[in-house]
Amino acid sequence: MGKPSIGDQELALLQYLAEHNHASVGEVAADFGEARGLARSTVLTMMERLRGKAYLRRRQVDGVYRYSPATGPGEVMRSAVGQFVERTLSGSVSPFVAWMSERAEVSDTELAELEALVAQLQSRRKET
Amino acid sequence: MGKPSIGDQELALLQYLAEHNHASVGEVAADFGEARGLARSTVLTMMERLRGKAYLRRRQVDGVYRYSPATGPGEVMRSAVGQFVERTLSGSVSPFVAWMSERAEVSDTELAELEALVAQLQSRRKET
DNA sequence: ATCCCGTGACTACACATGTAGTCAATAGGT
DNA sequence: ACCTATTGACTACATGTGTAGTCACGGGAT
Repeated sequence: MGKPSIGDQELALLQYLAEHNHASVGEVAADFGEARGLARSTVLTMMERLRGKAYLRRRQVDGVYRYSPATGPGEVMRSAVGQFVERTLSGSVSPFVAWMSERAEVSDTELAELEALVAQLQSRRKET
Repeated sequence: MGKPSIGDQELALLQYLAEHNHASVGEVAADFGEARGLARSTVLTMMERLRGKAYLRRRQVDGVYRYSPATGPGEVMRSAVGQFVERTLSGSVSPFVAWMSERAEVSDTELAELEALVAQLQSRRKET
């Protein structure tokens, strides 16, 4: 069962929902939607589409529906990145690396993450 | 001079063109198109759209048009990555790193690229 | 009892992209 | 000269995504 595709804005919304769990449409519209200049109905439509694709679930609390990611935290991002690399970069991470190396700002945290990643990959490779 | 958006298949085609420079529609259709089960007209349409977006250029040689990427190699991919990180990941590369660390297969080449990247970032940071 | 407001469901529409058919012109082969 | 394959341009259509309007409903406030 291949997972349905997802657009950029939808992905961003999903990300938002991952951070602000079980939020209502009204809340999302007022925060996420407002920040991006989206109408409430737009937010609602996106959330319902996402729900249709099984990326979101909702539960009625006090008469209002509250949405949460159907998948675990981080799962959304992982699948987002996975889809991007697979679909757009044809499975190669090289373009990402190339982009990183040209990027102006790389925080200490990011660099540390990359170092850890490389170390992890190296050790993993060794034991194989 | 905002760069027009580009689809996945278009990106793949652009990549192909970057590898097989100044190819004709017929050639691309026979190779790239054939491999993906695309009709010649489909390939032509895509190439012309790409040309319309200024991603490709063409020159008539011996009566047939031959196409080449208008931008440098990899340029498109890099901008695609940048757009993705900005728009979808809100500028953070962490999800990318997290995804890679979970990825099953990482080739030697990719690992080497990452090592080089880290080394480059480290030295760049030092001198600042 | 009314009126206003938030909520949800539906409908609508534009644009990008993927995909392909068709047609006219041209170049060869025989 | 005639038939055929190739090439280019144009048209067409489905689907996905981004975005929004509208309408009916239920609950409070007045």
